[in-house]
Order: sequence, then structure tokens, then C-alpha cells
Amino acid sequence: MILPTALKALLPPTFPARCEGARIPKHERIFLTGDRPEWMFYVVSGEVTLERTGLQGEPVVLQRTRQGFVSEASLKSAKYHCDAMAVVDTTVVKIPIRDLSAELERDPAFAGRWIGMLNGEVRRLRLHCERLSMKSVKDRVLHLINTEGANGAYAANTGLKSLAGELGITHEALYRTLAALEKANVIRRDNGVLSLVRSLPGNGLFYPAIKTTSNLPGPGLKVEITVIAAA
Amino acid sequence: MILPTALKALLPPTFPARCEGARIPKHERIFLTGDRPEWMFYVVSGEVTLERTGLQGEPVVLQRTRQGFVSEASLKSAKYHCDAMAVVDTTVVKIPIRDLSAELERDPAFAGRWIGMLNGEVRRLRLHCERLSMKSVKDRVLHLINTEGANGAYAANTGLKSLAGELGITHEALYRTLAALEKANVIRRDNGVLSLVRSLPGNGLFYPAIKTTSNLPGPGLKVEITVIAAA
DNA sequence: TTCCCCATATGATCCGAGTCATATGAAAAG
DNA sequence: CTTTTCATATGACTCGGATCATATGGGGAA
Repeated sequence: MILPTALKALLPPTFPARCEGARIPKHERIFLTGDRPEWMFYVVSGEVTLERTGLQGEPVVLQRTRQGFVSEASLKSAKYHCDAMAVVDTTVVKIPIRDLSAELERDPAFAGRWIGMLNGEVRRLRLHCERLSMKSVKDRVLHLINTEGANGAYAANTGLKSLAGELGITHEALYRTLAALEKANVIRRDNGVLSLVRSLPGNGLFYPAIKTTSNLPGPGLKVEITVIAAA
Repeated sequence: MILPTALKALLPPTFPARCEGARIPKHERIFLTGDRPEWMFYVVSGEVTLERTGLQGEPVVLQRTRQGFVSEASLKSAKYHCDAMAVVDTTVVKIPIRDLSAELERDPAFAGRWIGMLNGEVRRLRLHCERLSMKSVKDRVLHLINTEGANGAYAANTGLKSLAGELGITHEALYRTLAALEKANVIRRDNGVLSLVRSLPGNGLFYPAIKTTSNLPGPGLKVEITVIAAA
């Protein structure tokens, strides 16, 4: 089994032989809530969503993975706590969890790399939470491009409807906002790639308002600070 | 240094001697974005928020910790990616990161426990994302009680304003929704403890709508399923 | 080819949450 | 004790996104 570079660098050298590849057709579930985890899945190409059923029965997207592990948190779980579904035709690498778990016990360096991977996942999830805490669709879109994109460009490979789900908004709202941002010359769209238009005022690259980090010397004192020039 | 039971069970036996306690006054920052991590902080009592400055300069709450690690993802980071602030007077345990990191390399069992802790953190963050994906304040509040509460009761120890921030809503909206839910006999409030009222229809304990997990035998086929009785 | 499905797209309407204003009581500060 | 501050609370108004409806074009199926 030939593994992606990032995965090969993470796993011990004996693992490629134990891994299997699999192709998941569009809309197929990889596992369901309550299933007992046997394999750890690593997305090579395509896209997988983790979903749970919301209070009203609507599917809630917990995460979309286009490259990397799915359900890495289920390493020591007796069962899955969400569903995994391929949004498009997807290729994954399957790693046997028992072997993985045993190797983590035996190889401290591998355990260290695994911890580093989990640390990155925690940071990504915090960014996702931060995005979902924003009130306007525009803010969420710009935050997405800034944090998930590469060099101000984000490739929405799997369609805008899927993206809208990840952003916690309806697809109509996303369509409208993208159209408005494009008309306002804040972003551009080419073949599903969203790019920030740079070097223009009000285009998403701006100076955050001052945040007070220390108490002002007097009570009731109000100040106004204006940025006159910026490097 | 006397450690909480959960922390003592996680750390190797040599660590209590190396840890320090600290009391953080209300509104004091524990660390700022860009600081270099030297200590790992474990909240014993009180409450700490992780915050970043939003696009418009407003503080965005990434997470509130009332018991457990703050910034466990910064174990191998050169600097913090968010601020940590004590919402109320808080007691923390400080663990030296260098020692912690070295011990993770040396003690595979400890590394396994640490991975388990990170797995739990990932799951909690996914639940937080799920909550923030809900559109109505009512859904978020009920989801909070169901997932973070114990036995249908959630203790909002640190005030409703702080809770509103975590839920990604304004405090006014939270006050209104709690009042409405209480008037509708869906929840009760005693001394800041939110409890679900059980055994009544439409009180948050309901049966999620059926989700199709397999393809129906014919195209264009529509079915309607009604729950007649429930155990 | 023809038909159907679905992503994209946009308009109209409604509603819930944000915003601003104001009030009250408890706790802290003086 | 008095004053200030803050969390709780509620009303009025506004606005952005959800909802519903409809249109179009591309791709796959028959």
C-alpha cells in the first residue's frame, strides 16, 4: 500500500504493509453512529463529512475532511459517536486500530507524532468554533478563506452546498453572500476557487479594532483611537 | 502540591512535586496570544476562557474551561494562538511543559493517557461545533443541557453572560429564551441551575425524525412514517 | 436525443436574534 | 452608610438570514 507523504511520515515504517486502500462512492456511509471502530480512516482524496442528527432530525455537519484522519478521536472508543459519509467519490487509507493502538504503546516517538497530530486537530476545531461564533455570513466566508485557504485562496472543490453546511448556513445565504462579495470586489471566483482581492480597502485584510487589555486610569473615561497611518 | 484526582490519575507519580498552584484573580489574563508556553494550566476551580480577537475586534470565545486543561494543544507550540482569561477568581495547577514533554517521550503509558485526554477534548469540541451550528437559541440551550449537563441539569455557575458568550449569542437573547422556556414549562431554574422538565411532550426529550440511511427501492418514492407509540 | 435530477442562482416574505434603551436589585467600593 | 458597578431582566425597533418559490444550465440516465 502506497501512503501519502504526510501519513507515511506519521506512521511507523512497518505500517504501510498493514494498511488497505478503499474507494468510497459518493453518498456512501463509511461508518454509522454506534458502530464499533475497527479501522482508522485517512482521507487521501475526495471529501468525508462527520455528521450527527440534530434535535429536529436534520443532519448537522461536525466536520468536513478533505485530507487527513476521520474520527481520530475514536482510537480508544468502543463505538462511534457520529456518522461518516463520503460527499463525493473518495479514496481512503484504512489502518487497523488494534495494531495502531499497540504501536502507540510501544513506540514513544510515534506516540509523540500522534499527539502532535491531535494538537493540530484541536486547533482546527477551535478555529471552526470561532467561525461558527461569527454572526454574519460574510464574516464566516472571509474567516474561512483566511484560516483554511492557502495564500488567500480557498478551493471549494465539493460544491457550495456542502460548504454552506460546514459554515452552518443555508446554501441560499451563501450564494447571495458570494455574489455580493464578488460584486463588491472583495473576492473573486474561478472554477470554485474563492480568492481574496488584495490591496484594496475593506477587502478582508484590515486592522482589528483596539481591544482594551488593561483598566483605564479613571472610571467612566471614554477614548477614541483613530488609525492615521499603517505600515 | 495536592492535585485533583483526575489530574493525579493522568500524570506520572513524580509530577505532583513539580507542579505549582496559582490563584488567578477575576478578569486577569493567564497568557496572551504570541506568548511562549512554559506552563500547562489545569483549572481546578473557577473558570477560564480561551479567546481570540474577531475580525471586527470583538472578543470571540473559543472555549470555556471550568475543570480541566487549558491550551493542551500548545504542548509543542512555540507560541500561544489565543488568550486565556479568568472569568472569575480561579485556581489552577501549573505543570512545567518541558518536564511534561520529556515524560511523554519516556513513559508510553502516560502518553496513552494523554492521547485519551486529547481524544476527549476533540469530542467535546465537536459537540461545541454542533451546538454552534444550531440556528435557534432554544436549540442551543437544550443541546447544552443535554450534552454538558448531568442528568438533565446544567449548572451555570459563572453567570449567564459568560454562558451566552460560549453559546455564541447575546446575553439579552439568552435571558429572553430562558424566561420563555421556563414559562413554557420546558426547563426550571434554581440558583443558576438549568434543569429539563421531564415527562412532558415537547420538552426537549423527543424522538429525532427518521433519517434515510439506505436508498429506497424506487425513484421518486415518498413515504411518511408516523410514530404511534414509544417505549 | 430527450428527460430528469441537481447545483447554482435570485426574488419575496417572515421571523428570530441583534441592537439600543431602560429598570431593578445585589454586591462591591468608598 | 452611601455610592458605584454589574448581572439580570425586559421592551422597542431593525436587520440579516431562513424559508419558500421559481428559473436555468449541465450532466447522467433512459
